[in-house]
Amino acid sequence: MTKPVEKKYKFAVIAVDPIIFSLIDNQLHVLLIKMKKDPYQDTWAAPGGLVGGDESLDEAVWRLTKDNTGIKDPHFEQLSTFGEVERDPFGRVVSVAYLTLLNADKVEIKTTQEYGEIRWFSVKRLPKLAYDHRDMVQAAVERLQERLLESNIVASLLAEEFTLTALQVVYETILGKKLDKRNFRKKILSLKILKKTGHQELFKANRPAELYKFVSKRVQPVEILG
Amino acid sequence: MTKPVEKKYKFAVIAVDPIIFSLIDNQLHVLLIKMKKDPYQDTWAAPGGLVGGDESLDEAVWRLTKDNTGIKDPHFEQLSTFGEVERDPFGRVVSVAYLTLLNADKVEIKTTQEYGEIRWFSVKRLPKLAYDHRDMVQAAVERLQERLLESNIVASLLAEEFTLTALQVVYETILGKKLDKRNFRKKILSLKILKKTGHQELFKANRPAELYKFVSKRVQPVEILG
DNA sequence: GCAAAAGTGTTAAAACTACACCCATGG
DNA sequence: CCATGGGTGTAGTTTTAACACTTTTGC
Repeated sequence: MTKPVEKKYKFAVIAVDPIIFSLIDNQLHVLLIKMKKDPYQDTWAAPGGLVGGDESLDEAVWRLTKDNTGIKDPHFEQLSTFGEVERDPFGRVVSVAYLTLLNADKVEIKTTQEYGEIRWFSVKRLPKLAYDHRDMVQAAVERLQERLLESNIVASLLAEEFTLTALQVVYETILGKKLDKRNFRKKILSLKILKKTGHQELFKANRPAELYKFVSKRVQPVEILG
Repeated sequence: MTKPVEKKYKFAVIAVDPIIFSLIDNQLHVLLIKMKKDPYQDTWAAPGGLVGGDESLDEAVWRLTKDNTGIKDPHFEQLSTFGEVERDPFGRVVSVAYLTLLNADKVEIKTTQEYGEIRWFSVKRLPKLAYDHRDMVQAAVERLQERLLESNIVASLLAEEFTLTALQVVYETILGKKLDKRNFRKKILSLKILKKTGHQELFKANRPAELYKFVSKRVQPVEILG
């Protein structure tokens, strides 16, 4: 993800690192690539890379995400910038971490020549990560939990239509704690950010669940839970 | 604050920009320096600068703050990173903005050869600012308001001992709205982050006020107001 | 004794928490 | 008819919001 740079140099290299989350099997997962080059050969890392001279940070994170994973135009939020001197053994690289949450079923993960492998990992069972990417993932999980409570960021994770139970499970999984069913429903419906589709989830061995959708999938501030 | 860089270059220059707030005459002020060099000659800007090859971002913001303003080791929080391609007319400079709040009376602002002038400006009456520093100040004000509600960041602004009314005025000024005196006192005292010093503010033409101090001035999360 | 800011308590409304049973379907 | 998850209401508690008068001092 980086190229050699002289340490003494006053110029640095700017990287961006997308921390891409999804839920798989009711576990929060993060998308990582296996690096081919030394000294991190065969080590997993966020699918980031260097920022081009003629692109903004936002443009770079979209481009790299598309090139490295095939995922197009997710909603990114800037997380934090990592600038310890020794964070990259090749030289001075400052990296701006970004965060997104998306539906793993809706994206097809693409492998590239540059990276050997690309895979979702449960955040509870991360492999050894290159650079300070473990810190990045850690910080991203915490930020994601905060964002869950103050925005409708989950909208980008869920299918177009979903049951309230499915929504609750997402919250429980990411927050790592159980929520009360009745209180959750009362609260989320009072926010007027969902509407019934009129459809039902059928063909299951139980009472069919009402399907809901977000009034707007645009990520915006909402006080979700207190 | 920047040096010429070729645009095509893949390397960029990293800058840090401290957004330094204080309260003066019951108005939120930000510390700015007047630039000497083209193309921003005589334009005001945050007292930032370039990050050295052998220092972290955090180290750089402390060094530059000390060199440019004389202020030593304030509590900085990373705000956001600004990386639009054209944000600096000299070339590609990515800047990491930092935020701090301090007591203007306790620091002596130092002028340097490099910058013509250094001054506090009310955030309500900002001059024309260099680069995207107006956006930075704007973002910093919003973040500061959030931090006021979820941490004891005000501790770094106040004198060692202060009255509850003084504390309330700080909140009102930064948040830009009036608060109820009784409710404010009830809430802030219930948090157990203050303790009475036993001293009083005397020699005023009114009933003397009790003086309080923070149990810990270390900035840490606290749910202040809901 | 007057001006000025400090200090203090109650009530109503809203938000949150805990909790248990009936319902609609597939098999 | 049974197993499964869906759906619903209420009561107790806590938190917030609104609001006005008495106290202590300097002059």
